[in-house]
Amino acid sequence: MTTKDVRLANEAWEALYRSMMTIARELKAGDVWEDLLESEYGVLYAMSTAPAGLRLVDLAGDVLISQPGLSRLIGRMEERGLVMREDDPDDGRACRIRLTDKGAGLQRRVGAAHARHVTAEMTCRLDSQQLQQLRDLCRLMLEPTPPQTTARP
Amino acid sequence: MTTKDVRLANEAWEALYRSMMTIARELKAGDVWEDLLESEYGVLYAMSTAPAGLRLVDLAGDVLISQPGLSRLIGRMEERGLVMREDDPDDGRACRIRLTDKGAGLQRRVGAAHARHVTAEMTCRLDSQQLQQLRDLCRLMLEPTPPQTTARP
DNA sequence: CCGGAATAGTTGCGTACGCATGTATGTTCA
DNA sequence: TGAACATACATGCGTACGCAACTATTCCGG
Repeated sequence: MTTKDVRLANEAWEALYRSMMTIARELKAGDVWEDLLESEYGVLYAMSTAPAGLRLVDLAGDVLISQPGLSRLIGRMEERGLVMREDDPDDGRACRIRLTDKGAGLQRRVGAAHARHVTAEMTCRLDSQQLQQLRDLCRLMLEPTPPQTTARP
Repeated sequence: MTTKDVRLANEAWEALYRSMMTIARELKAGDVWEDLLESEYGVLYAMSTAPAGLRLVDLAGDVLISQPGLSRLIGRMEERGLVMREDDPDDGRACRIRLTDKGAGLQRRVGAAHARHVTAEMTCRLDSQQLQQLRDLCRLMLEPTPPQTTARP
């Protein structure tokens, strides 16, 4: 591993970090969220793709907070009538989360506005070809990496 | 703006978001931080590049928390002996933040370990050419965009 | 100069979060 | 079968955060 490689890897990471944070900040500032936290929208979005309902553990993979945090998050969303908890018929420990009509409607509204906002922020910075390159590179990074972990005890 | 463009922009954003979050989570889990919060390391890093000291407002651009949050963050770091506040000689309202020796040492230690970790996480996912492409694309996104803001009141 | 607007930073208060732990259910294997 | 372990979720508690309001200094037009 040469010094140059280390430098490049760190430059790439810093650029990735800053660009993502910059866009995220812009998006967050947008007037689109209707009293929804970022993680709350994450839940709505994840569930809009899973009409059968999801368990907390399944959601925990998508939403970037801890499991206890997610539990409370769902609790708040339940109080607001956005989701429902129901006992999992197959597993007495689990509960399935499902969108209410209100939650689904909110997801569609916010999701549509958000998508427009994303489009504006991305296309004003990169053209189609660059967007495609960026998407492909980032997807490459998301592929499961072989367990090349650094020396576990 | 075609449907295809909207789709591409949103796919690129989601990939950018997820890849950055995935790496960030890995890095955070690394045993490198010596009781330092992410934002605290951000402060140390920003200040390591500014030996003359920085004002809170200057830091606020780099660190991704609110200005009041930053004020308290600096307070905690001051209590731990990592930074010092001193009155700005040129502006009675401002204070300059400076690294203590302890803070500078910590920054070097954590920074070096973090850089190794970053290198490992990035190079196991992308090769040199891809890293370079990613860096360049992300830097492009960080360039100041012409004030193509969406209808300010 | 002087008064009002702008800027730099601090503080009160409410909230969402993470960690550690608790409770209940499921799984495994002697 | 039943005891030990694993899994799914909830809760107690401490903490860092954002927003709004505050104080202190500087800037600026008359």
